[in-house]
Amino acid sequence: MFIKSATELVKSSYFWEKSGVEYLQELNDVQAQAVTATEGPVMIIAGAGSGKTRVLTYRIAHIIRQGIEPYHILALTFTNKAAREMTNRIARVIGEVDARAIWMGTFHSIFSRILRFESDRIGFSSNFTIYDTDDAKSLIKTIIAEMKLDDKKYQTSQVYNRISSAKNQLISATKYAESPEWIEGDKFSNRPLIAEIYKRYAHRCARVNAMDFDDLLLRTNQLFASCPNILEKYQQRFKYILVDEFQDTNLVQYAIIKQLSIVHKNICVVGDDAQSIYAFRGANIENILNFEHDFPTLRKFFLEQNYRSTQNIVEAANSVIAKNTRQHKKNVWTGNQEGNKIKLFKATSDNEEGFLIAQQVFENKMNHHRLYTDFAILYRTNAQSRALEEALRRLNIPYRIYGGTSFYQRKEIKDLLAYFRIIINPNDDEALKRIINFPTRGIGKTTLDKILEAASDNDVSIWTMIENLQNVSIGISPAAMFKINEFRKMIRDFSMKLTQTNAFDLATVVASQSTLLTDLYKDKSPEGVSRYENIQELLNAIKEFSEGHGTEANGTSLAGFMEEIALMTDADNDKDQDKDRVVLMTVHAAKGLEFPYVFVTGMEEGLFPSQMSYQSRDDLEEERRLFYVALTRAMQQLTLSYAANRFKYGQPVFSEPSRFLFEINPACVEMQIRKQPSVSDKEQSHQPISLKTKRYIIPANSALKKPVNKLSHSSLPIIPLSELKIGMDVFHERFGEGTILTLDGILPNQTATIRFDDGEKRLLLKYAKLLMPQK
DNA sequence: CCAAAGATTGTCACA
DNA sequence: CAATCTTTGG
Repeated sequence: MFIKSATELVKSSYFWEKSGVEYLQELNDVQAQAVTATEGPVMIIAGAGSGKTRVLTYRIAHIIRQGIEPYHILALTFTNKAAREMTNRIARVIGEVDARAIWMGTFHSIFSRILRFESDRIGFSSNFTIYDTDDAKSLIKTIIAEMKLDDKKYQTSQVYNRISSAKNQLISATKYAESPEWIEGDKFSNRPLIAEIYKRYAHRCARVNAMDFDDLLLRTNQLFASCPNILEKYQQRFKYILVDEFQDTNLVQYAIIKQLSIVHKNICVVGDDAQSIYAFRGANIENILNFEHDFPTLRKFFLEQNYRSTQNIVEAANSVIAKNTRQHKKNVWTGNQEGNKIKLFKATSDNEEGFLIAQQVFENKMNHHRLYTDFAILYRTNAQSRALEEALRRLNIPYRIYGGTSFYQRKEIKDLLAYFRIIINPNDDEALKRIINFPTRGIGKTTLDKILEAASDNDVSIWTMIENLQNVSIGISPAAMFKINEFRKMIRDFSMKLTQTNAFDLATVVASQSTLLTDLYKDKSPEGVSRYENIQELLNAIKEFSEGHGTEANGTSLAGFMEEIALMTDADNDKDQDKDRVVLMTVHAAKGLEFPYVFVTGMEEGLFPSQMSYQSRDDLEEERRLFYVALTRAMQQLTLSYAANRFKYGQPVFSEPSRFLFEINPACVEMQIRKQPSVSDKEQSHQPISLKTKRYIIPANSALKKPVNKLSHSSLPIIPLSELKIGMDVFHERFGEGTILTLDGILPNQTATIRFDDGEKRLLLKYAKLLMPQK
């Protein structure tokens, strides 16, 4: 988009024509002060909806206006999307070219760029792979298996989380092993060997030239700490540093920006402690204190006027957040009108909740002539989206879901990407394991295990081992050897094209020669067709990439594409943004956004606040901040809902309304009288929905890939777990009728032995879904 | 060696 | 329920 729209031109010349700083009149006093205080350390405490982005935008413009070159500015945002939006807004003020020259992006993307450039200083090469969470976990799993540890005790994701939080607190593998605190913690939780796993994990990542998300930050910090000249180079480059969403930064991120800014001290952090919702990821509120300590000449600005929401919404949010003990006192107020009261309704089931919301969206849109994009439906967990989607489809309301399994998580996409990864970095073990026998080429488990063991013994990557197979005798049959060589030739062949061919051409060759694409083409099942289409979509994206970035340095290469998508999330994929759709997303994903109409759903104990937050006060307070974020997304109308009965893991679960609902100032809330049992009620609980009689608009980007409706085909009532007794006759979808012989264990994990016609089975009750037998 | 059936297990949020 | 791991039969 190099051609500016007419309005943009007008705006930008409007800005420039002003000789002085008259544009500051568009800001309130505090905002203007925050914009013009460009020198020295600054902290902006920005309440929800207080015009934070506007301040940041003008501040950057102001700095440039004073003659600073844009490339001396580093602006760190929380998401790629935020970075892109800010770039666009700045472009409108100072022009496209200058805006693009600013170093603007997430911590991860900016520092991975720097790491690629300086990789040799820390023993990596510039083509290092970025391991996503799946890769990292898979590697950890391998290590746990190699160490012959009990995988019940050492659960992959727990180990991963432990290592990740260590990294976020600047604890390297070496430090970890030496730290009594961490070691004791592991002993206490009966996992004394995590230090060893961490060590091996770090070693393996280095061996295969890979970094996980946390490494991107940890290694950057190490780079700066250990190479003074490199640090100095970037200190000189980044004369002005801005950090958005400062409350969500962790210790490593803080350490990095501190090092970078300690010379010029022109650092501006913007945040709101009331919106800190990423402590689970290592975000550290203490950073605010650290900052005050490390930059004593700090100036603070408090943006407290909310321009976004009605009085009712602001007041409700304030009353909730006041229940937190740990918080900076702040007085968020608004000059906006009082607005409607907050609506609150109870639904009998998650399906009904969805139905009522869909209905309200429809009515409000019609009555108030709104666009669908004016509505957002928020929830605590991604799993909740299903019932909501279903309801929206029934009413033909187009929607778009953010988050959940993103496009790049799909199996077929990951398969093809694994080929690309191997071509770029042949030592990428995780990618190699994924594709060495996919599509199947006769290199089976036995053969692979031999290679893996040999690679491990020699401390080399799998690819290196393959390249040297003829020099060792590890008992691989000539037949297998032949197939390995075929594979090797194919990859080498691709690799040779890497530098000569553009991303799209190479990707096409890989997709077809690996037979990935042709195999999928042959599969005519609905899933197969959808997978084929997904691959096509990926190829299209690559095509767009290689055509669109023609001017930038590595812009047409496959490596460039992979770099771009490695750090992308589903929220960044906004190609359908211009379409008029209702938005569905988690509260986390909604941070920083605003909508005229907001629905916050699933306001139930155990869900929001999450069950897992019950143990600690801190966690509960984080949930409350999350709720605060949810409330403050709304501009005009806020609606809260909860369901008395919700399906969890395929079992209906009763729940109480969330405690948070009782924390809202009652004066702001209006109880909705629910209408009489709706159509959906009857339909959903008793008869299977007939797909034929309903018309569906399936939004292009939604998961049309999956069959829409998988309601149980049985109409028999489900027996509540508590009513199961020994000797009782039950009915099971697959096994038929049976009799309970024994019941063991305690309720959440209770099992039963049941005699069916074809033998006895042990079933975990919470999954079994036992029905009343037909009489 | 491999696909398909069977069994098990898990999910809070995310770059 | 859905995703993943394990077993099984060809």
